[in-house]
Amino acid sequence: MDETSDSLDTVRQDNIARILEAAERLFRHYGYAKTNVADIARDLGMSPANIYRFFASKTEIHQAICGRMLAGSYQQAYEISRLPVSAADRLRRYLQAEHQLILTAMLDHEKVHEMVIVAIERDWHVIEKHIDQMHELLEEIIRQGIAAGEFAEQDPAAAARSFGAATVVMCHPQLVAQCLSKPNRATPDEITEFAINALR
Amino acid sequence: MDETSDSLDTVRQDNIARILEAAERLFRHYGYAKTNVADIARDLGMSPANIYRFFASKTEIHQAICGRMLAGSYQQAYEISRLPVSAADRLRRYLQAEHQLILTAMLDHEKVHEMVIVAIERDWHVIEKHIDQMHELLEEIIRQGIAAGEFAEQDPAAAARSFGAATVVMCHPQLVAQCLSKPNRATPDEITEFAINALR
DNA sequence: CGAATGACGAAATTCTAAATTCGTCATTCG
DNA sequence: CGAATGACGAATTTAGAATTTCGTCATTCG
Repeated sequence: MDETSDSLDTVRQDNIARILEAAERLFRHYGYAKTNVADIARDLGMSPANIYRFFASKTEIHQAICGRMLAGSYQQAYEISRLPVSAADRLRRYLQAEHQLILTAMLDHEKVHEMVIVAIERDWHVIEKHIDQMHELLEEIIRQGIAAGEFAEQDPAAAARSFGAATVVMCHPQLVAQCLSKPNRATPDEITEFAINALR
Repeated sequence: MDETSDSLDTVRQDNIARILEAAERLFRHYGYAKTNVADIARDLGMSPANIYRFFASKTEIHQAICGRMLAGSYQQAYEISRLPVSAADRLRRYLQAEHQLILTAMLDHEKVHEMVIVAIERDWHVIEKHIDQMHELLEEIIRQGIAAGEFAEQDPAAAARSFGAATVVMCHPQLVAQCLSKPNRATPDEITEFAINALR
């Protein structure tokens, strides 16, 4: 019985993964709005109705894909946060990586950008959860930086929130898009050093 | 002849002012999109065609009104920048006033918010010019702060740009709207102190 | 008996024709 | 002669019909 319910779960997870894979590929190619569940089902050789055994709505698929993307971003950030370098350097790399991720996602595949924008406007929960996770990561780096004497004594949680707010121009897709070709703005490097300086 | 051309200019300026006054009142009441130039003309007892002797397009009226609003914001900021208090205090008041302005504009008259959002998406030039002016103001305050020994030795222009970028969450209408009811974000006060700290 | 489906109503989207609105220009008015 | 206007074409917006898409459910299939 254990084996049975396990394999059922496995099969279920597998179907979910296959659906997400196909959906993400189609969304990337045709855009979110122009891909319908019939397209996804056809791509997988199943009926549209069957999709709804695994996802309650098309929006839920969208949210799941956004969740995966954000998880990738978090994964990257997590690894950087564990690097054996100074706290300041980890913050530098964190911002650089995050910013780079957004830039390539926007320039390489324009459709992805569209998905994230929609997500920010609609799927608040996934985004909020991601921001919370990122704050946790920042908090830990800052705490270690304080312990190492790199940063001034301060509340790490509040500092992490402020650091996130101060660098939002580098991490918020809409803002990054708006500021891309503006000459009179601070460069990513300037902002990075400015925010790190605020912690000292 | 001087008198003639002067009075012509005066009359012209007067007409422009009257048009802007009427347009702003109607935009505030009915919203930008739902107000047409015929409405503005009727409100002033003139023909729609006459409006076009003073403005090349409806968009130009919109831009002019935005320009006036931003000029008001600049005026306020300019006065704060001249206050006989420490540079840090002037920056605090500057941010507080700017943020408050956006909050009241958004909550009191929702239509104004709509206009600014449209302006940010379309009328890039007015907005860019305003940002440049604000940067100049910040630069001067920071320069004085450096001279007074309040802030560390640094390039005031770069510092002003960074300060602006770091506090964008408090000054950018779209962001302010998005972050309004989010509990897990840095408070205006936290962000303010964080940004000022970065200058020391 | 559970996995899968075709058929179907509700909701959203697209399309198109009618109606506004923008902006121009020849003409009138003072 | 310049200020102002009514009339008009081009461009945009709106309303509502037609179509597509979403999501459900009774039924079939293995």
